[in-house]
Amino acid sequence: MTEQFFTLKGKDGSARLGVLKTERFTAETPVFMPVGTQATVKGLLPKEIENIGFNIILSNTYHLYLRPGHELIKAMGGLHKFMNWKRGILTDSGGFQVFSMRDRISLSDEGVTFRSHIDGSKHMFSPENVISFQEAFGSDIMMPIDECVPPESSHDYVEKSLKRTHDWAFRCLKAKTTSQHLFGIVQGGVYPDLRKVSAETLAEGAFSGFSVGGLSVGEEKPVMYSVLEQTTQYIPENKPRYLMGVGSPEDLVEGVARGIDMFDCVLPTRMARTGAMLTPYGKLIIRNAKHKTSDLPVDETCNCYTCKNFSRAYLRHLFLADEMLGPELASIHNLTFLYNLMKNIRESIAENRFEQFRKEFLEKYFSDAERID
RNA sequence: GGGUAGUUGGCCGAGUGGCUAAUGGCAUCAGACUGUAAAUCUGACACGCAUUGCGUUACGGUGGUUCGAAUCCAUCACUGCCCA
Repeated sequence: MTEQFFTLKGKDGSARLGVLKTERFTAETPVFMPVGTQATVKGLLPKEIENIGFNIILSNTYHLYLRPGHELIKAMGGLHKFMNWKRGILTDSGGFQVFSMRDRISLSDEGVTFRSHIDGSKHMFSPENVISFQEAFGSDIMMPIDECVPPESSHDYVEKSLKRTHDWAFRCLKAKTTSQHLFGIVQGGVYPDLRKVSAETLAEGAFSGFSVGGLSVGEEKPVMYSVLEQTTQYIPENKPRYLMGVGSPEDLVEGVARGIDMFDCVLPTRMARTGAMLTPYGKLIIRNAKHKTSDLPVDETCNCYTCKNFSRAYLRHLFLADEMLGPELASIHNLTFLYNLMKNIRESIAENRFEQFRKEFLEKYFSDAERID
């Protein structure tokens, strides 16, 4: 508790350079965090994630509470020990499942009641419960339970939902009994006035940082970017800002441009499992017939294990043969790609040339995909 | 040699007179994926045009029955199984 959790080291326009620090880990920001919902980043060994360079990953309260259960994880020595990940873990609360499983929940001021997707049983996620679950996990950063609303929600509905989400956030703060960090989650749908209210309301709480939730849930990109910049400007400068669930390469760049420090996303690992690989020239679908006899690596500029050792032809073969090594190698690559992207972003901010980096990166990323070939 | 079952689109395999250019599955091709109910999902898959649609060729070969055949009959070829 003595050392500062977040230090803002510099700015380049709205882009920020900083450091997140706890007893377990240090992460330079802007940072991307891989997602390991079920206490595993799908397809990868903890060692592989460490080797890429990641210092913090995500996991999920809803899923781990249902299986194997927070008590079991606590009895096994906490989530870090259980999954053999020694660096940082941020746990999401189940707020996203309020959105993604909205046909399986009921909401009340008390909290969210889920009908388990595993066996149909009912489970109350109150702010107090969610904190006790995450304290049982021992995650480094906890999220309050919130309502992530669909983008088409009316202003009226979002306004009411927001009051409850704020109430829940403060109840979480009150319920907290450990030194684990707790963020507030700014909501407000696609309505800038509500985003402002949300950011300003939460700013009064003793949160370690602030998440921006409810974006990239189906709204148009220009809407997302616009809502984002009309949100971050009301979040306190000295606290980290975390854009939840965002992680396409272009969104990471655009998020940093709007003052975001932290990101997480399933996209790189999910895309990897379905054979879509990230490159500086856009997405490469490794199953495509045009890679059949290609001796090239997926990305010649990439330093990852996959690109250093395997051809496109081999990776394509693995995917067509449905071999598990395919998704693993692709996951290593996609996560490395995002790791390197964030590293390059940080360097460009440190050297005060982020705008130039942003322009060049996006230009190349959206350039004629033929250049991949 | 005798008997018997069969031959369907790249493969396997439904279909036994019109609703069938032909169910499924696989393979192939293309696409999607953003706080993970996703190693998942979607679309294409005879050929040629075209805006719905139209035309052509197709269920081993040939010939026939019928208004109409992948479906019925004859015959030839090939394959499996059984008996010699």
